[in-house]
Amino acid sequence: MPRKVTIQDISRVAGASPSTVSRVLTGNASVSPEKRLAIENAIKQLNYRPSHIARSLKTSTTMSVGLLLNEINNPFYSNVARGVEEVANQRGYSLILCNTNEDPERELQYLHVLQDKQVDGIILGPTGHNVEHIAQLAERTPLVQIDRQIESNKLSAVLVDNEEGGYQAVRAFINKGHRRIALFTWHKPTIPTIAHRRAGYERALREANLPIDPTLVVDIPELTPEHTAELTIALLRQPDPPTALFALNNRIALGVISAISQLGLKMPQEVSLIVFDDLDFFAVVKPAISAVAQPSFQMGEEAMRLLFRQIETPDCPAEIVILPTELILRETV
Amino acid sequence: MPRKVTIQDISRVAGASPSTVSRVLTGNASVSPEKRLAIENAIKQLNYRPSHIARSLKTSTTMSVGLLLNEINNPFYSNVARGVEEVANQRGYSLILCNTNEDPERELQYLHVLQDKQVDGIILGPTGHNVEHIAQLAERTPLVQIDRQIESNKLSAVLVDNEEGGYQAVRAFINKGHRRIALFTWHKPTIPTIAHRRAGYERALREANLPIDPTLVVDIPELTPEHTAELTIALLRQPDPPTALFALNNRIALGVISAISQLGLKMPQEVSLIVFDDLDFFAVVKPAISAVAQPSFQMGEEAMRLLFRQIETPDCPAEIVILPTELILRETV
DNA sequence: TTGTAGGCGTTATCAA
DNA sequence: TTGATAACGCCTACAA
Repeated sequence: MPRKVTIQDISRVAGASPSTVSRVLTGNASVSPEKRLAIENAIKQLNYRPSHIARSLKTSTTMSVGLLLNEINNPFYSNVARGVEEVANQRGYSLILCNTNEDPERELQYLHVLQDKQVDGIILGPTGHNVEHIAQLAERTPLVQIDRQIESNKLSAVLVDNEEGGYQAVRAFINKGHRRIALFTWHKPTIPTIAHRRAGYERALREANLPIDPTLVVDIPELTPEHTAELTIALLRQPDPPTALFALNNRIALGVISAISQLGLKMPQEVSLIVFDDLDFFAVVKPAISAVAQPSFQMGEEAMRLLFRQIETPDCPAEIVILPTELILRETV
Repeated sequence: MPRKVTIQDISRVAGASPSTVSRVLTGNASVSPEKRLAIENAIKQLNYRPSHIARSLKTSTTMSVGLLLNEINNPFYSNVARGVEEVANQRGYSLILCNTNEDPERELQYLHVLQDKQVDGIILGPTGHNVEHIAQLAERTPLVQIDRQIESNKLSAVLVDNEEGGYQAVRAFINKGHRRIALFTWHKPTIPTIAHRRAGYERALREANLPIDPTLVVDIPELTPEHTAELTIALLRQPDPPTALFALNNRIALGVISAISQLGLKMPQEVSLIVFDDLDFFAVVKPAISAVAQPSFQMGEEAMRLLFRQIETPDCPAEIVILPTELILRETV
């Protein structure tokens, strides 16, 4: 097994000092054409690649950023990840992927790892916990929140207008004449997105002078399709069932759709449905499912751009970007 | 901005030499209880965290592995990623996420980055190119292929029995009396999975003494839903259309399902459908879509376990793990 | 423009 | 059990 080739080897072969080799590597200082050529040849010849680690130790910059997400296997987040990756890659940065599963302890653990590995920045879809730790961390390393913003802090964030998205969806229902509109929400008080979507729901009802009926909001503790479907079926079998259903995220939608299928209900004739967060399949299935689309890919891109701004300019003020949602009315409403 | 606290600071505060501090950090050597206590206190007091970079430079091990995938935003790959992450995290490893978009150049570029960052191992969903480079790389760093195996090499891999999966699906069609079974495949000669699935299709037909009709195989150049739907519609409008459709991956399925919806065809009365690769939504939608399920999460777990074995034992022989698929017959066949 | 020397924060070797 | 000392591979004053 050949020993790793280092800058010393290049120096020897090219007949130049290590510093000169380093100079052509980094490219900031000036080097005579002959030396440069000799060095470049030696590099090619020995198939030399600079050690990123040694470089990092010296410069204390790693060209990598942490990407901390709740569930990478949720299409929403995996599209965010794609967006982040796209712009990170363009600038030669790499991503350290961390998945929390909504587990605060795991989030904290990963936050430590990222700190230990001295990432140049962090993109964080927060669980909603570890608030103080995150605030402190952000003082030392650039950090931008994505999807959810911890209420108490004023760190940079890329969000979506959840309240307005929720409002528009319910507004669409009301315009179609619906009066009993059910809300399927996730019982997680630490997650602001859900709360904002729900606030939009309530605003639309209030504006239309409709009562906010607590029996129409289903607060789901655990997001399995089975569990959600069960609760949905129970609601739909009540004496005066809702005519419109609003599922607050794509995981909830799974259960709600399952319930509708099981009951054999026709959409939109017997129930209407809008899902917060659009999925590819919603557009091709019959009937095509209406959704509040979030620009997930762009959120990722924007978050990474924001992070770069923070990395590049030391005391960059925090920025909060709020992207619009798009209500896509298809065949279920 | 406080300077980073190092092992020197701990050494000073605890009244021990840096080497002793290092000893309690790594935990292999023996240290007297008093010193250990003093050091541990100092560590807590100064909130010290060892520099992973410095450690890596010294030990030339980074506790991170590269995860090189074709499209992280495809549910199949994002579930693989979750599986990989799960077992990597258990052992304190972190993941460098690389997305190729099926682009060989990008794959090569990322391979270089991973090498430069001296990852301890690589999990690779290969594009099918860069064959020699990968073979060479694998001599120096542990590497396991996932989902697809480059034909010419004998490196470790975690795969699925694509041929058998394809066979079973078509077999199910035949058992239901179908005679004209269309295949929707992706025109990418470098991808073995697709080829094997197709081989399974052909085996089932041959076995049932059915002709392999080239007009029934649709070779899709570009996997947009629109394009695929167009080709599907064209096929279904022919004089003697197929009665069963087999989509060879979830992206193709999108277009095929779109076509069926557009044509208003009833499943399974008017056409049957099986998709290779199962998605959450297939189970809840009406009619529920039949699929050949791949154990994507487990593939990720297994790949990471395999990689660990390679990392730990120097001359570990290559292992090839082939996981079974599961044919899930729902309502579309 | 070039080279020498020192250090980034650890760990490992060697004596004591 | 402990402490000097020397790397790991690179970058960067500083001096020439």
